[in-house]
Amino acid sequence: MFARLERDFYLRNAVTVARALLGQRLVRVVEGQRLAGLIVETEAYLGAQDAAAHTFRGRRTARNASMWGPGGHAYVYFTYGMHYCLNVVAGAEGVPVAVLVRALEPVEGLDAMYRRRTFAKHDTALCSGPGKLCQALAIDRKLDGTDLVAGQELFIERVRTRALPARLIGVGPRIGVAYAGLWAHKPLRFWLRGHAHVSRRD
DNA sequence: CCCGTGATTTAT
DNA sequence: TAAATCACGGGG
Repeated sequence: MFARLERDFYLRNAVTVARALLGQRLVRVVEGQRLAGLIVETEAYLGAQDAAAHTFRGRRTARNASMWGPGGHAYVYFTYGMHYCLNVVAGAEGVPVAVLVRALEPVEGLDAMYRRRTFAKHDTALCSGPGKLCQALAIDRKLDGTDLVAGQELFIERVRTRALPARLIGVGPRIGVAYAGLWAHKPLRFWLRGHAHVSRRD
């Protein structure tokens, strides 16, 4: 029904990939069930130059190794002692850039999502944040490095081919990176304007 | 506003 | 070896 995004989609700069991911469908297969959501909010992280990126100044560690690989793989990290966050690696091998997936509109497997998201009372609380969507879709460090083009547990399906009209995309500073000086203010967060499932209202 | 929570990073 | 940090989420 829906074809996956192919390798070439990911082998581009992080801003282009961050914008093009909006409206596409993230799919997680767990215990034989499909859990899926449309991507409605992303952030681009631009590698060695970017003070907010885990690869700032060329840092290369066990944690961020996936960011150094070729585009089209997952980079999943653990933070604040309890949350996971999912990134889509972009660019060529050796170019450590990625796109943080910040929010989804859940569309398949909401029953299973509610079971994992104990506190959620409404659909808008299931996947409206990077930690929330990882909890809802059972994404943790075991999925770090997953090939989104070839793997069977986590992938992205093409919903739209044409670029969205620019007026439908909100653009602004990234969330939670106030420590990053100049880079805290760069317009590297992208979302579907007015969408109920973004992590913060416009 | 505040706090939980622990891996990772940075300072000593 | 020790201390600080953190691309967050939930409660008040």
